[in-house]
Amino acid sequence: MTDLAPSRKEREYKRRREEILGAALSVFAERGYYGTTMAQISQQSEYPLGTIYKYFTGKEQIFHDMVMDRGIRLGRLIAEAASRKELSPKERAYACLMANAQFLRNNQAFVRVYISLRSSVDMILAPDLNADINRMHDRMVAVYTEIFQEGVDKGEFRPYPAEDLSSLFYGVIFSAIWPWVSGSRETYDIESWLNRSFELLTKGFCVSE
Amino acid sequence: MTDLAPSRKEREYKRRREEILGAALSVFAERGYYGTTMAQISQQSEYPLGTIYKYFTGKEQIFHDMVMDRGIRLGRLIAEAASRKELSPKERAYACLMANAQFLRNNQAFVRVYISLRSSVDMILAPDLNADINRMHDRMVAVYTEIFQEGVDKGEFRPYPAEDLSSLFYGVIFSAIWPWVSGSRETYDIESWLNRSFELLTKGFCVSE
Amino acid sequence: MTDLAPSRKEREYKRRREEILGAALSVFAERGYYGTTMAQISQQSEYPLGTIYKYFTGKEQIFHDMVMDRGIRLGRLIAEAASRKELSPKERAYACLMANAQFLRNNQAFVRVYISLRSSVDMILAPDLNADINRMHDRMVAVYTEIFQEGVDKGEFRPYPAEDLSSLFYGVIFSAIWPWVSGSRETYDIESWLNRSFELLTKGFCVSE
Amino acid sequence: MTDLAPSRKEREYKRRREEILGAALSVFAERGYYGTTMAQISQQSEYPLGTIYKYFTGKEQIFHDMVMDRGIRLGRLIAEAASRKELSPKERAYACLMANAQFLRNNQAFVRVYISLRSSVDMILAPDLNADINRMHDRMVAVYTEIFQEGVDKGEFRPYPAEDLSSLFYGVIFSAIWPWVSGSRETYDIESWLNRSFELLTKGFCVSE
DNA sequence: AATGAATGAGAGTTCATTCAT
DNA sequence: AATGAATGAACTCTCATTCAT
Repeated sequence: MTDLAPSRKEREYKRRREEILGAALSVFAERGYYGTTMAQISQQSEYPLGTIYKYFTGKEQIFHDMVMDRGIRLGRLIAEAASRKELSPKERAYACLMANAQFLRNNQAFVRVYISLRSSVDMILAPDLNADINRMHDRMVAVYTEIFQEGVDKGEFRPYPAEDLSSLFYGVIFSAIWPWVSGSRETYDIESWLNRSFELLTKGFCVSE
Repeated sequence: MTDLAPSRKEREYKRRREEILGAALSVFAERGYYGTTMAQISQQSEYPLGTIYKYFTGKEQIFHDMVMDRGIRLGRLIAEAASRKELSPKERAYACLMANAQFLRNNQAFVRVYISLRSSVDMILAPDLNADINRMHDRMVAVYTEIFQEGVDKGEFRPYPAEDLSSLFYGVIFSAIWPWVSGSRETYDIESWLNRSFELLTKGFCVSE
Repeated sequence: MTDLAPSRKEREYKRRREEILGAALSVFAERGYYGTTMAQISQQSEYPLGTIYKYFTGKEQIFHDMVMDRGIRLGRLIAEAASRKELSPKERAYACLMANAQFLRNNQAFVRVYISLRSSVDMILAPDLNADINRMHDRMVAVYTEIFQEGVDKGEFRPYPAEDLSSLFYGVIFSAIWPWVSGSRETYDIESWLNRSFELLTKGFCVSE
Repeated sequence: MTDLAPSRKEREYKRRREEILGAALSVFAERGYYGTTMAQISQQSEYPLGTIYKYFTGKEQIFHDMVMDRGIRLGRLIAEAASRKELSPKERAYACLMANAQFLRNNQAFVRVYISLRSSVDMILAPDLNADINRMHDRMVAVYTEIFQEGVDKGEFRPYPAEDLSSLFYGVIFSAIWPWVSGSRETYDIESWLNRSFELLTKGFCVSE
């Protein structure tokens, strides 16, 4: 019982931290990094400004932590799908795609912000924070590369460099996200879209071959 | 003689405008939209701050005009490639890709900025300026869609919605640009990358199928 | 027994109070008044923030009390030296100087802070707290004035206003402290310096006269 | 005539810069460095905040520049007095003291701020700015040291290290400034005070010796 | 007409003090 | 009684835009 006492506080701390991150995400998604002010995060989260600075060292940190938090969740989902050794490489690639789809559907706001960050030319974050996120990103891509490498080795995929295959694959996922990011189509069925894209990607555009 | 005088002035005006846009692009590409100050554009272009405001209503307008200017050039190249009616749909899609590749190689800075803008969640621009750019973008995608529609109709491409095919195609282009945007690989042969990607996309990833 | 209980508490209270003051001094000496935060004092003293506010009304009070505490100790040493009636005025002035030297050597940190305070133009403290410290300072100078007055009366010192003599004397002490305050010479033998200064001050710079 | 045109602008710039420095000095003298806000300097100088940042990079720079500006003037006065080679060392030391006195009387506010800075324990300024001021200070002390060295060499002063003599001398000047710094005596005749102090310092406190 | 110095609203961040636990 | 998380006013500094010259 007593050993749970510190845990209560800890849980409280974590809960508040996540509440702030959630509020921050919603503001970032709506206004972008530069369009978001600390005052807005404070207002959205209903935590006073000073309190927010108790949980994070600044705006950069909030952004970084929010991205890492969501990114790690996504990474877990993908890693999980990729580790189902009973499946063939192709099936695993598909499973990853579906894991992605599920996450994307449930974290639309985050995806918008993440893509915005990844493709931004602005040096939004301090180098070390940026490096953190890049590492996470690379780890995610590496999962795909591994799958494709195995597929190539087994003769299931065409003999291209695995990095190229995974890059292309990643591009497809990206193009699926695009409608959200650009705001052109607020709601559309990402799962069926990725489904079709996957089929196309495996069989190819052209009929004859 | 007299009727040429205004033309000279006009040309002079246009030249200066483009000089400013070129300077702005180089600063935007290096610093991002928010990292760029009007003073920097003034310095880079060697035009006084006040003068710049004679040519553009503000920072937003400069960004908008610069993007439109480059975008229209790219659109022309693609439209040109797409209009070579002597080629098959597949060949035309390939020609468009190569037109893209050429432009991308020669306008690396713009591409970085463009992608940054396109995928940015930030409300960088006023709605009407943004709509302008979106229209241009849609026109570009429409060219691809048209090609794919024809390919599907002719039975050359698999019977998927043409929009899906062009979206996917666009995703591939995107994945080719990525290394520049993310700064991971400063120099690499984009043409051969797109070449291989095209082959993959037409034949598909998988061997047997 | 019972009458000692409150005394124990009292002693405990005093001990803690002094522990906080000591910690505060070390932080003030390193960081200056404005550079010091209450959190740092809390950390250095290992007393919780809330507890510190039980002992002092605020940052100002801590500073004031710390200065007074050390100042009173110095005042006692000087008064003691000054009260050795068996000595001549000159010898007593010398004794005071040496008492000063000893204290200065053992309370370098305090001296830095004190000088900083005394010569600061900043309205660090509320008027009443400042007045307190000024009174203490004046009392210290008064001891010197008394000695010099007696020396003048006895014909041992030149017939100048005693206040002038003690001011000058004080200036010399100050110039001895300077190297510490300004940080130019971390370690040097203050006693021998004051020794020579005293000799110079009594005999004068010039040879012939 | 035309070559004076840029000079007009330059003079205007300089005039404004000095106006700001003057306003800053008066606020610093009253409130101290930390007690002074940029808004107050803006208000006192009647220049808008943004304008002040056109002339100075920040609060630190203003302080540094103001101190350097006044300090250099003082340095010039002292150097001038010290360079009167027709005078004996003692006479030159006296001349320096009087130069000091004159400056001090006319720049009471600066002196308060300067002493406050010199004896402050706070790291008010960035290291390089601080070093600048320290160098200036050292140059000033060096002038005295030179005089005393010559006096010792000529047998006019007692054979003590010249640095000690100038330190002591400096202490005397300090003790003269004290009443202003501590605010104890707003108005008093600093010249006659330094006069008497000088006499005392040359002859010594004691009668017989 | 051409300029660039002047402007000031608004940004991120700190920290002495309080008070619910 | 003892604590330290919570608070928000106040700070320094930036920069798109204007307008007197």
